[in-house]
Amino acid sequence: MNLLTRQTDYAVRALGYMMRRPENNATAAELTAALKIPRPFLRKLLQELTKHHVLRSRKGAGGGFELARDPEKIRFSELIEIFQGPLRLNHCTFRKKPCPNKKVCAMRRRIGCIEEMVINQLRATKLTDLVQKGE
Amino acid sequence: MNLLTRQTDYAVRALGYMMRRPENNATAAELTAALKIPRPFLRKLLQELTKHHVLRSRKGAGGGFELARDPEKIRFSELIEIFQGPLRLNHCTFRKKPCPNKKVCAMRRRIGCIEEMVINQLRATKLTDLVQKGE
DNA sequence: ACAAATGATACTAATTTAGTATCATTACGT
DNA sequence: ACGTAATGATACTAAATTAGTATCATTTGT
Ligand code: FES
Ligand code: FES
Repeated sequence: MNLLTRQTDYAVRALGYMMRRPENNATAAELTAALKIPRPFLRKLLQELTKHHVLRSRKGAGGGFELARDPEKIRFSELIEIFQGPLRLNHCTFRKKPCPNKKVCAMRRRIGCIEEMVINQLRATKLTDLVQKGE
Repeated sequence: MNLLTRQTDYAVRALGYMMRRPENNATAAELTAALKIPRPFLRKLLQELTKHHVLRSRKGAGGGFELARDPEKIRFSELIEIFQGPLRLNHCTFRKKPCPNKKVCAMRRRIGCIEEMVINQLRATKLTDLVQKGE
């Protein structure tokens, strides 16, 4: 049971690296070298972040990626959603689609409550909370 | 992202069913019919619960499974651990095994804190909290 | 002996996650 | 204009995890 997939974890590292640079930017090549993440995988993930407007990119020579916003405004929850879909701990596995029982299901209520706590925490956590400032 | 796997979910249903019976017991055949879970899968999972002393079993004609303890004493956390391994949301994916960085890693600290909340909730939740009494 | 139950174990299938490969497009510098 | 350095898009393969099946052995009540 793991809260993060590798992609999300890598994304945090990459964003953290950029956050510590004066211009909040980097190229895929730089990040590959610095973080030792397989390059094509990293690139895919950076593109995904760009699509979701967490990064901005510039093509061509001298191009690269930069944070699209203040790191204080990048939520952990947002990153997880990008790579892992909506924040739900709570799917009902029974009888496929919408479970008729869902409203009265005691288990769902319990998990729903835990879910809510987790989501609140994740929303409250910003990129700046995930990375050491120093070094 | 899902807190439970199907096995855990099924296990809760099966245990819940037994909990509502006067003798806290049932056979695999009964449970299959009542819960519509694939039988061999269910059987495997019941055996697992027996191994971990959540259930007791009796072989042979007239045999079956029964709760090994008071449902108040069966924790949600325990069930999850049986089917999904130790409760950790927190593996470090970097550089394989024990991460030298782990102690200072801001992200791990954050997740660790969330993890702790979740685990506390799961430990506090008993089988009786997961199942409707009535019906 | 037979039937009804679980125990043990090994296998297959489906799904999700991780990672690779390729080619198209854009922009800078000469 | 051209070459090079970058990202965009897309399709594919591989590995890991989860779900599910199949089979045979063992025990127990009648
Ligand atoms: S049985 Fe579907 S939500 Fe609990
Ligand atoms: S880098 Fe290993 S724990 Fe954060």
